[in-house]
Amino acid sequence: MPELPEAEVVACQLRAALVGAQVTDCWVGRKDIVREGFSSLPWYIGSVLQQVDRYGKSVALRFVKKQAARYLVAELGMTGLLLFPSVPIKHPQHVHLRMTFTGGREAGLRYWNPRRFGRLSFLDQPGLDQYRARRFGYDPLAVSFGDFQRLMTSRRGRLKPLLMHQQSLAGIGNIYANEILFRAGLHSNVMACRLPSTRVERLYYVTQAVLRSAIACGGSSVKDFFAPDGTEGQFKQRHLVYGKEGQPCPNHCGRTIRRLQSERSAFFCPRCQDPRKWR
DNA sequence: AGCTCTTCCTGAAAGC
DNA sequence: TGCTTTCAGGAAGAGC
Repeated sequence: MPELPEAEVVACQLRAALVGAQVTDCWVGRKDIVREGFSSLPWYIGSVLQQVDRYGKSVALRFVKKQAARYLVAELGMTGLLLFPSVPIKHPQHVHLRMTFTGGREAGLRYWNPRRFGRLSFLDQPGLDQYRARRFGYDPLAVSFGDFQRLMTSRRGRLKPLLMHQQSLAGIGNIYANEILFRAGLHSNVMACRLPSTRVERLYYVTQAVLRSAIACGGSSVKDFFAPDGTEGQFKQRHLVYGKEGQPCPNHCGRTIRRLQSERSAFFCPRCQDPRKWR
């Protein structure tokens, strides 16, 4: 499922293949996949893709036409993919957006999302600013240590929900939260504000290291993640705890990885992430 | 404020 | 084999 690293890989591929290309057609299959701006769809025809950004787990495409700019924001949700036309799609009835381009390396783009946890928004600049302000907190790869530390200490609450709280820190989902917490040696239920600063510091660097490493691997293809060109990410091979229930702890501490079903499938080592150490 | 529960949604996998 | 049930989970909203 797409989280920050997967969204980043998607954004990079779209940028490389389609920036500078002109939209020749834009089709949306069902109105309810659009969160905002459905009526502005015709505007996009004839516009040029100028820029591709990632906000949290979403991908934002900036189009320009004459002096005006508009955006298409695609929330990837659980199962959302942006795919180039050459990639075969197993369940084509779940393609909800088709854009065709001229003048790019690729001739088009499709938004495919079977479970439809995720929407499309067609926004002008103020609309995008509002959308961003409402939905996205700090980017984990751009946040300063000071801001990260303030985030941890100023909020009461448990660590894992905080890491996954998009309005605080945008882009981390269940898979990467589990991987980060294991590598930081922290249990999901510790109170974030009780962590000593040395632990916060370690968490900060581990978070960035895990996300950067995952981006370099092309993301994690756990269920059905494919990059726009159809390639799979390789970071799954470096997962240490996610999906490893019952397997020996990778730290060779002698315990096995456990899974808490009640907690959004928390995977952890009960010794290396002993919650009593930091409670 | 922050946690839990529910809803959305479909395909894959497990169960019978 | 083939049908039915369960599960997966990001985000929003309700209720506590």
